[in-house]
Amino acid sequence: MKPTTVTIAQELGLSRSTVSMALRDHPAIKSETKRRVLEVARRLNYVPNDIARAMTEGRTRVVGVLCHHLGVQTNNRFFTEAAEQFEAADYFIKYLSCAWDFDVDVVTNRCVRQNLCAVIGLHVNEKHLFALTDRLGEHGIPLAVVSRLFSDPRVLAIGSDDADGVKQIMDHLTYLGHQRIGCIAGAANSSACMNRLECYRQYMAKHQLPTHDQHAAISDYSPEHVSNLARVMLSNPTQRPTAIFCTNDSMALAVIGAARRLGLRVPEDLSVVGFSNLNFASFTDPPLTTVKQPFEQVAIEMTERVLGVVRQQAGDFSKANPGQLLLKPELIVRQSTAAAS
Amino acid sequence: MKPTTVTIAQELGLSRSTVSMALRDHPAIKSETKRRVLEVARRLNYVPNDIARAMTEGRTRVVGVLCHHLGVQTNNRFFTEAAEQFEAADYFIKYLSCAWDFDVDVVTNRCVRQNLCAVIGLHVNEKHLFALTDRLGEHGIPLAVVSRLFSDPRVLAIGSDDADGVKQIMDHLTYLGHQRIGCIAGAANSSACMNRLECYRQYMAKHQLPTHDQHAAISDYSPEHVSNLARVMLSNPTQRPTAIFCTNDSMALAVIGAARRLGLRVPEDLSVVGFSNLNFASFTDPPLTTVKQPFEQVAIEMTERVLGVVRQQAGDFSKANPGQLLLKPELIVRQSTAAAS
DNA sequence: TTGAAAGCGCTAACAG
DNA sequence: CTGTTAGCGCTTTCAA
Repeated sequence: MKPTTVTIAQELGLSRSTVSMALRDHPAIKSETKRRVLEVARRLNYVPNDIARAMTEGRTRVVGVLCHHLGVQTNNRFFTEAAEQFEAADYFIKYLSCAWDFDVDVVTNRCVRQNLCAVIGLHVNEKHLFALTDRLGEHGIPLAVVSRLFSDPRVLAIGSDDADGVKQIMDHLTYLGHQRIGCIAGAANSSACMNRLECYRQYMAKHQLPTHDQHAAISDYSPEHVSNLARVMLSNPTQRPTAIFCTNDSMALAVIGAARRLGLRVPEDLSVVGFSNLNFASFTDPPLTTVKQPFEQVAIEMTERVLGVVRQQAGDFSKANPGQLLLKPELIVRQSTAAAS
Repeated sequence: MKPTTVTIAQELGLSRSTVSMALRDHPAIKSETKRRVLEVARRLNYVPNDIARAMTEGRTRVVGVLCHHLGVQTNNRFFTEAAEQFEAADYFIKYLSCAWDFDVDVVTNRCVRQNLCAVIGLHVNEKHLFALTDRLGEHGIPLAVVSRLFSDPRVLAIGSDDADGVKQIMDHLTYLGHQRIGCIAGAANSSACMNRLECYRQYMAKHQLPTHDQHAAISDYSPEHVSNLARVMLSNPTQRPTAIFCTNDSMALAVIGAARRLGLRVPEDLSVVGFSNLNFASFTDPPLTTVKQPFEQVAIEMTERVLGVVRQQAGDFSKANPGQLLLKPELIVRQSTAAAS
C-alpha cells in the first residue's frame, strides 16, 4: 500500500495534521518533530499526492498552455523554457492544443474542469482573445498571452518587439549603404508577417528610401512563389533592389536560391536577411543574417509574473499589469549581408 | 458559487449520487431523470471537477510526456499529434522536461505525485530507461517510449525505422547509378545519427560499393566542420563521391554550400540527401531529397495502445506488447539528387 | 430506479 | 507546539 500522511503519523504516534504541516515545513512545528517526520517519510518512500492537495486547496499547481501550433520554433522555444521555469517552482504545464479557430467555450471548459491555476495563450488567434478573457475571468483563472498586440488590463501580454527587429535589420542594411531594399512577406494569414511588412513600409517611408511596387510583395509561402517574386524583383536591372528582407528564414533561403539562378552573388550583388533565426540559419550558404526573437526571455518574464498572480490568488492581472511588454530581439549578422555595391 | 453535483441535486430534489450517475450516463438511471439532470446542469453552467473525480477514482486522465528537447521537429511533431489524439479521448498531456542526464528518482516522483495514468518517454536517454521502467513499475504507472532500440516487455516501444529510411535513400542513389557515396553523420552524441551511419556502412558493404576512409565522416554538427568534411571528400578528384548522404537536413544544406564553393553543381555533379524533412527542406536550392519519419503515425499508434492499457488499468504493457514497433519512413525525392554523371 | 453513507489524501480552522 | 474536527467534490458500495 502506498504510504500516506496517516502511515507516517501512525508510525510516529502523531496526528495527520502535524505530519502534514511538518512535511511542508510549517513554522509552528518543532524542528525535532520535522526531522523525525522527514526521516520516516524518506524511509517509507512517501510521495505526496498533488491531487489530494489540489482538492483541499481548491486549485492546482498546473498552468495550461494553449497553443495552435507547437511546430514552430518561436512557440516551442517559449514552451520549453517556460516548462523549465515552472517546474523549478514546482508547477507543471499542461499542453492544450487548439485549432486556429477554436471554440472559446470548449477551451474554457477544459481549463475549468482541470482547475488550472492560470493559462497562457501562445500566439493564439487574437480574434478570440477577448471572449476567452471574459470566460476565463468568470472562473477566476488568470490569462496571459504571448502576443504582439493584445491589450486588456486583465491579461498579461508579452511579446517580441518585431518592430524593433525590423528596425534593426533596416538600420543594418542602410548602414551598409543599401537604398533599394525589397521585402517579401508571407503568408498573408500570418499577422506577424504582415506586421513586419508594415514596419518595413514605414521605415522606407520615414527614411525616404526609394520604393517600387514590385519591391514589397506578399507570398503564399510556397518556395515556388517566393522564388517567382524574387525573380520579378531582381529581373529589372535598373531598379533592382540591392537587398531583400524576408519576413522569415525559410523564404530567405528561397530568395538566395532565386538570386543565384539569376547569376547574382549573395551577398556581393544582393544582401538577404531573414527573420527568426531558425536552427538552420547558420547552415545556409552564405550563413544567414537574421533576427532572433527573445522567446526565452519572454518565457522567463512571463513565468515570474504568472507565478506572482497565482500565488496571490488574484483572478487576473488587473493589479500590477505592466501593460504590453515588448522584448527586444537581437540582430544576428552573418554573411548574407554586405555593403551595397 | 460554482455549481457542483449537490447544487443540481438540490435543484431537482435528487441525491448527489443519482446526479453523478446521470451525468455519466449510467445505465441504472431512468432516461427521463438523465434528461432533467442534464438540462439543469446546462442551465447552471455546471462544469465537472476533474480533480475531485481523480481523487475518488485514484488516478487522473493525464499522461506525462517526458522529453529532453521539444525543439526538434521529430519530437514536436509527435507531441502535437499525440496531444490531439489524447484530447479527443478526453485525456490530457502534461509536459515533463528533463535533462539529457536526468535523475530517475526525481522524474519518477514527479509522475507519482501527479498521479499520471501513464508516461511517454520521447527520445529520452536510453541509459536511464531500465531504471525508469522499474521505478514507474513499482507505482503501477505504465511507460511507453518513442525510441528505436529500447526493448523490455513491460514497456511499449515505437519508433521510426531509420534503417529502412537509410535503405530507401541508398536504393534511390544506387538506382540513379551512384557508387561512390559519402556519408556525413553527426553529432557523435546523437545515437540516432550514429545508427544511420552504421546503416549506411552496412549497405555499402552488403552491396560491395567502393568505400574510402574519407567518405564516411562524423561531424560535430557545426556548419564549418561539416563544410570542411565535405571539402575534403570532394577535393579528391579521382575518388570523389558522386553523392553524399547526410544524417540530417541542416548538414545537407552545408554540404550543398561547400560543393558549390568547389564549383560543383548539385545535383548534376553531386547528389545530396538529407534526413528528417525539416520544414525548410523544400526551400533549399535545389530542394532537398530527404526522408520523412512517420512521427504522426507513431503518435497515433502509441495513443491507441496507451489508452488501451490505461483503460484496463494495467500497470504496464506486459500483456499484449507487440514488441518493438518500427514504422516506415517516407523517401521524399526532390531536386538535390540526380543520375550519376 | 434512487438514496444514504463512506471515503479518496490532504489542508485548515480551532482547541488544547 | 500538537491534536481534533471538518470538509474539498466526486464515486461507489449497499440498501431501500
